[in-house]
Amino acid sequence: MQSNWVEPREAISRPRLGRVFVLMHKVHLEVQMAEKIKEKYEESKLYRLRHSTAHVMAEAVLDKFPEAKIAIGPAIEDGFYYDFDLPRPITPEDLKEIEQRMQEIVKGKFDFKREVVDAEQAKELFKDQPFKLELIRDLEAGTTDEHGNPIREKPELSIYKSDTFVDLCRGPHVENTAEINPKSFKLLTVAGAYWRGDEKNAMLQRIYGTVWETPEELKEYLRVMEEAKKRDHRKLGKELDLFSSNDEIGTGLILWHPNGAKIRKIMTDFWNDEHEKSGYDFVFTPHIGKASLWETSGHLGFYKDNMYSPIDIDGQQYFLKPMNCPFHLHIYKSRIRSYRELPLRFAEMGTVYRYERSGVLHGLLRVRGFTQDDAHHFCTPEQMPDEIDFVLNFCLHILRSFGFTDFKAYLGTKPHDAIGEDSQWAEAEAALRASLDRSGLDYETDAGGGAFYGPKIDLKVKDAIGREWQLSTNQFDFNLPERFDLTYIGEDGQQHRPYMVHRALMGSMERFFGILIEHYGGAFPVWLAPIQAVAIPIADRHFDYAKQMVAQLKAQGIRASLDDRGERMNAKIRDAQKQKIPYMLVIGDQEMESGQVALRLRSGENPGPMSLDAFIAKAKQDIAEKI
RNA sequence: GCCGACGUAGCUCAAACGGCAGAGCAACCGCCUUGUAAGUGGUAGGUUACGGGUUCGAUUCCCGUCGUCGGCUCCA
Repeated sequence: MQSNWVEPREAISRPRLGRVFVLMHKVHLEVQMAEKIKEKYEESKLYRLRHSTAHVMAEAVLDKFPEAKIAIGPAIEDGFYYDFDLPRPITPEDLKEIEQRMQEIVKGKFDFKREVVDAEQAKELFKDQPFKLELIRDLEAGTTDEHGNPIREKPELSIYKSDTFVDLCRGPHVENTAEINPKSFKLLTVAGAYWRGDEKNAMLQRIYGTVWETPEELKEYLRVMEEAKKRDHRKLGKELDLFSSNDEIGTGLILWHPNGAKIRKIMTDFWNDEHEKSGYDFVFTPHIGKASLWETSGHLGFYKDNMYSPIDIDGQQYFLKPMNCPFHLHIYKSRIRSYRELPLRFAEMGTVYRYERSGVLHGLLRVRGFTQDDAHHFCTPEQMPDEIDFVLNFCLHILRSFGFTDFKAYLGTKPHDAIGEDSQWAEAEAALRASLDRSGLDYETDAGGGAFYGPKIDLKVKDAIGREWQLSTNQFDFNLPERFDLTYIGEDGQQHRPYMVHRALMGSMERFFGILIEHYGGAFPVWLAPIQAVAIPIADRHFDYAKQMVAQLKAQGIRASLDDRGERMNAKIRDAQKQKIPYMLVIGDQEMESGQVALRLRSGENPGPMSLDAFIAKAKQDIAEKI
């Protein structure tokens, strides 16, 4: 069933037309899709199919565990789930049995029959189902939906019956279980989930499954899942020797190995150059600051849960910084500012530390220490629209340079616990919205998704296999300038309060790198590749010549290395392929005689022999074009 | 943090029911001198995450700690 009184968030988060892909990894898209798309998915055959398969699964689970208490079971992107309170943990064997039972049920060709009931009937029907009773009570009162989200009006209560299973459910469903192809669904995993998503509530067992209209689509879905696994940055990070983390150092803390660090340096150099060209000033700030700083900034009031315990220094409390902003504000404040020097843009690769609960850590994507490509803009109120426009455009420029082409923006509005007046929020939100409208970007509103000090525009990108990732964040802030009493002297000779924008384009070096790895599947474009070319001499007698070639490439700024192991050429090529090195330069008797190199690309293409100069020209062009 | 699964050599994985811990790859030492994804022989490599317990005996069973994975909740 489901729940279905109000759309489950997951179900509407990312429906896709055509090839749908599950979002693996912990990138949660807490966003509502545009109304029309939402309706499309919810009205689609696939949605009904998934919802109905969830019912079939619940029936199979109840067959196996008659004492099971059922919670909710919505269709979600790429599949469905159902939550249960069960007498014991589900095992993979159970999953298999349940799946088999589902196949039998489906073949029984049972109709899904809808009935409208009143609250009393519903309560009687589900008298042994405490979760359902709770839902009925809330729905009857017209207060909250199955996820605990407030609802506007009392919905009509309906139930759906199929075979022996009856569920409180809004529907819709397919007409008959015969519409579910027994070969096009699969149960995937079991996971814990809190009743109504609240960690104060009971932990239930959630079974995830996927279902498609045809077995071919299921197969394709599973294939894409496999493809995503191959791109997993944690796996590639190991294979390509990019980074690691280590028990003894601490969880969520990243070691960048030489290969990864090389890429980070290239990213940072590029970032520095672009910022320099675009009117930023660079600053550097410390990693800790006194408690009073964080009191002033509001972090100890609003962000304490994410901050580490204080360090005692000479009887004073210092905190490891979770953000860079207070330091940048103090640089602004270090002297009197004139309107003539605004806008000011302070940029810093600032390393911050945030407490993250152990269960949420994930490779490079969620860590406890990370470096933000941070900057703070200070400007006059009149300059604000231009500053936001500038930031958005600059942001797109940077992201495009790293090969992302598909963007979506999210406007995060005032959260529950926020500082600042409603009128300020409204004004700032309007300014951001206006800028988004001017940008032509596809965007939607994420209600309550702002930072505690102001609304924000987040940018998400779609990667090479269609997954969305959050990267950039641009946050308006009218609070910190006030808290730190920032001023500038205006044209009128009077003191005025500047506006401020926080922004991170790549977000964090760690997360951005993780996403880049997955986007490219480890085959970085030439400008980023830690090793761009490897010389592969065929026999020992070619070593000296190969060494010369490598030296010449290095002199031209190309990152080249020599594979002088006593292996056969085939083995060297294989290893270079596995390392995803863009260019392989095979060097044998023919090349030595003609003074050439034989180029092979990691794509398997084999352009063949060419002069070193010709190769250098090609490599330089690829590097310049960032391909 | 919570629910569940898991932790064996640098990596990927084996080792009914408790009975001396094994393979491939990588590494190292040789031989081969090679034409577009693995030539070949040998050597070395482990307090089975850590700490307790049960047992004549624990990789195996029990408890705890740490960590990893899949989710929940939360986020750059």
